[in-house]
Amino acid sequence: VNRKSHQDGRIMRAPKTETEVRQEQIAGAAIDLIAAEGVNALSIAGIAQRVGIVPSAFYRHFKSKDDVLDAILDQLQTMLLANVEAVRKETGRAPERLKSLLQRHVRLLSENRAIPRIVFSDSINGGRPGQKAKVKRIVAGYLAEVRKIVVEGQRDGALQAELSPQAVAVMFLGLVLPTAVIRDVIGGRLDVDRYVEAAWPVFERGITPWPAGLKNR
Amino acid sequence: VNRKSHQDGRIMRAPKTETEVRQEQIAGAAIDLIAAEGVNALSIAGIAQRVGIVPSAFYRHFKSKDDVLDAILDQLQTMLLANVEAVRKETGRAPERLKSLLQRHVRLLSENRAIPRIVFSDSINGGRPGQKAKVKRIVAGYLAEVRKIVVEGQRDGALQAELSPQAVAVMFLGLVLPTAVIRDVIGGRLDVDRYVEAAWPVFERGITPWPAGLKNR
DNA sequence: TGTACATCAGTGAACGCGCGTTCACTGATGTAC
DNA sequence: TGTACATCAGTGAACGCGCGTTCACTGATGTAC
Repeated sequence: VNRKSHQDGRIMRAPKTETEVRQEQIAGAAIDLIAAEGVNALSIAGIAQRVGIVPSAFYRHFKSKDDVLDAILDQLQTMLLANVEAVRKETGRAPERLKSLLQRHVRLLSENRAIPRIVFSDSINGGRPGQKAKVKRIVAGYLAEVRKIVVEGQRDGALQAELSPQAVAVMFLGLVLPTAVIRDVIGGRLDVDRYVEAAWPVFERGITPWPAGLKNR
Repeated sequence: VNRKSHQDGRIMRAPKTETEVRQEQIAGAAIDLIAAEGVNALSIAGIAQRVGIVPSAFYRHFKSKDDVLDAILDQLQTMLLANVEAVRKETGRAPERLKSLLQRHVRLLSENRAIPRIVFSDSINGGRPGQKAKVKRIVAGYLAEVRKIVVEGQRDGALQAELSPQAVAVMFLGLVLPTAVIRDVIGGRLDVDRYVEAAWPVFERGITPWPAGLKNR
């Protein structure tokens, strides 16, 4: 949606558009930019170009660059929590729920590469203190939800009772993180779905109860 | 080692120091800065202040800011490979080796917070193309070493033969990543040693052979 | 139906700031004689 | 032992660039009358 010029070469003025629409376009463009090149590469000029307006027009719709980031963070949180909600509504015991959450989460991160980029971004850590806190809260909240599923599973015997729920929750995140981080490193060599199918059974075997007599190996 | 002033308040000139020494001081200061505030916060002014010289003096010892980053990357690679080497020299079968590597790796990342900050940095991804490639090579090399241990373990029956070595290696990294990433998120609440003690058995149970008859759960 | 006016998004020029880098100069240290 | 000179790290001023942000102005759209 770049700025176009007429056949005669004159530059077209961007069509006047409602602020509400522009805000969504801007947030979308920002997310695309972050996904493609990281939070560092996010610039007002880059956003404006993608939306098809002039940089200064940006300020008709957002108060500042940080305001867009805030809006994006809200979107991320919504997406992450939607996954948790969906899984919670599914019937099934803890292991099935965790596997379902893993699949959704991995897919979410692989389709929205802006999410890991933002979570790992040191730009955000160095930015507004409130922003860093917001990211923290999002991840901590997600972690708490996973922990909750683990505790439920331990109560009804579907998961091993001796394990620390926190440790299991952190390990669960550890199943997801590499798909987002290592992807760049090893190029296209990591098929996410295949990875989940290979990794999940290993994790499941580790967290479900094991037969008596094997406890001390 | 900030710049000092005499009692009478006059500013002292930094003592003339061999370039070789200064280069180490500068690299050290840069690593400290990255560990504390991330790659984004790395500035010539910040380095100079920590070393106790004036920003422009930096250029007596390095050609550019990128050159320091290159030097740091070399140091990181050395540290990571040292761990792999050490583990390789230890006797023991694959599971013991992996646990040892996990402990070393977790400790390394928790003591050198600059490492994860650099690996996850989008600043580096947006910088020199060669730098991104260098990071990729480091991580890919590490991954290859882990894979090698896994394959050996599968050959002598200490690890389950059906598992994809690549998937196991990626999962292994997944055990380590959260300790580096989630630490900020949950504050001091994650005791790394305790996490390893809790997470390792789960992982081990998943990758070692399991009794016949349990294969299909 | 037509005219005057208010609203508000779009525009280009300009500002200010941070920051990497350059440069001419200083002054300490070591070496040649 | 003393003097002249080369070397090289330290210094402050200045430059240039990118980039977020501001501002006065433009012009399209909708509304009141």
